[in-house]
Amino acid sequence: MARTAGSHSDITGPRVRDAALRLFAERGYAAVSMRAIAGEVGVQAGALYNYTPDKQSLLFDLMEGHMTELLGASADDPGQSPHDRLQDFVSFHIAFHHARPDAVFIAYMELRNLTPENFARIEALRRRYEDGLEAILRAGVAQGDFDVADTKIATLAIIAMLTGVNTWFRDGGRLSLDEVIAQYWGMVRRAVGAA
Amino acid sequence: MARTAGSHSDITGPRVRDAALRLFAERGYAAVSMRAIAGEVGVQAGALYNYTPDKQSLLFDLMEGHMTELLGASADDPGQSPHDRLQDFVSFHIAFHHARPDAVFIAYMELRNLTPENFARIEALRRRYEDGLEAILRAGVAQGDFDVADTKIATLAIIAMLTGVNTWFRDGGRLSLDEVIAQYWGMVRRAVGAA
DNA sequence: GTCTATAGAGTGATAGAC
DNA sequence: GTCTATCACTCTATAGAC
Repeated sequence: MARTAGSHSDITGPRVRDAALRLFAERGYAAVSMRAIAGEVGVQAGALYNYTPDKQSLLFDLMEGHMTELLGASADDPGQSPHDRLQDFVSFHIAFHHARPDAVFIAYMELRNLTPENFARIEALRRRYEDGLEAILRAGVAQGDFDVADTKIATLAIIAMLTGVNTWFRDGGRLSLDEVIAQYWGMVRRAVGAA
Repeated sequence: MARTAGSHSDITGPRVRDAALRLFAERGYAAVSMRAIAGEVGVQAGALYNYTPDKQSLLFDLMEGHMTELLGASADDPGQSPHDRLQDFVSFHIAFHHARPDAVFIAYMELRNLTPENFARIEALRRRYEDGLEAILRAGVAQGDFDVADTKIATLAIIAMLTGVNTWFRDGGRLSLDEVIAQYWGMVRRAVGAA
């Protein structure tokens, strides 16, 4: 990783974000210094400020990027049956979160380190994602496919259950990710009273 | 809270723990200084070291106390039916966690700020709690009361789902805690295929 | 048991040379 | 665009007076 002084902005920028993502996930935002991020990238601390106005913006940009990607990748098709839409959601949620454990961890753990303004913006994105699942549950109840007493509670319960996979699942373990997805889908399907 | 110099050890000790619990939950371990804890208690920072050898021990003692209390309070009766034992577990878990949100939050969020030795001890306690639920599920499967493909996965899924209540439930909201417990029990009951 | 004072290290962010 | 140097604090933990 030897580097001479000079122009590297096009590669240094992403490397700063990657290093911050990894270190924030590993040690927590408050415990990571700008010097530590710089060391990971291979520059001095002062150089980071060419890529972010401050540490807070670095955190916010990572979280906003993750949430935007999450919303963009979740493709719900209201033309399908609620049953199929819910199955797709379960499969998507587990697979998407499994593919980016650091970003997921930060999005859940570092909310309190956002300024109030930044917190409100991330919360709004998270809420939009929840609303997507609740719409599926409501459609299923309306069509008589699901038996759910309170769609809001069921939404939160299902998301908490699915996100929990990230805390224990590791590739190469007893079960493949597809097997895990199948098992969670089985539990979700029955929890909502789907046929 | 006026106080003169002198002997207050019997009340200051618990106050240090209470202040640390509250502040760690609110801002995170790494973001809370010993001065902040001392300020909350009404003493100078140096005085805290009469009650804890260092900041790390303060965190560990809070987490170990919480986990020990959790294990002591969960009273499973293997003489009951698996159905009743599971219902009791759901009810107990939600109510116990609701009663001490700060300790629960710390127990989940600050694991990475423990030294490796302390982490291993807390993990062992958490594992014992999980094993309690898994024993119930296995008994239910053995007796033909439950239909669960993998009791370990179901254990983790149920605990994640139930613990999630703490992230959104607030007293005085749309639903009472008893109503929430009833709804979660309905979802858990169906997820494990109980009659 | 609590105080003040301090050691020794680390913090985020900026200025100006190259 | 990156460097070095630095400002102005803050941090944990300890020593010794009272």
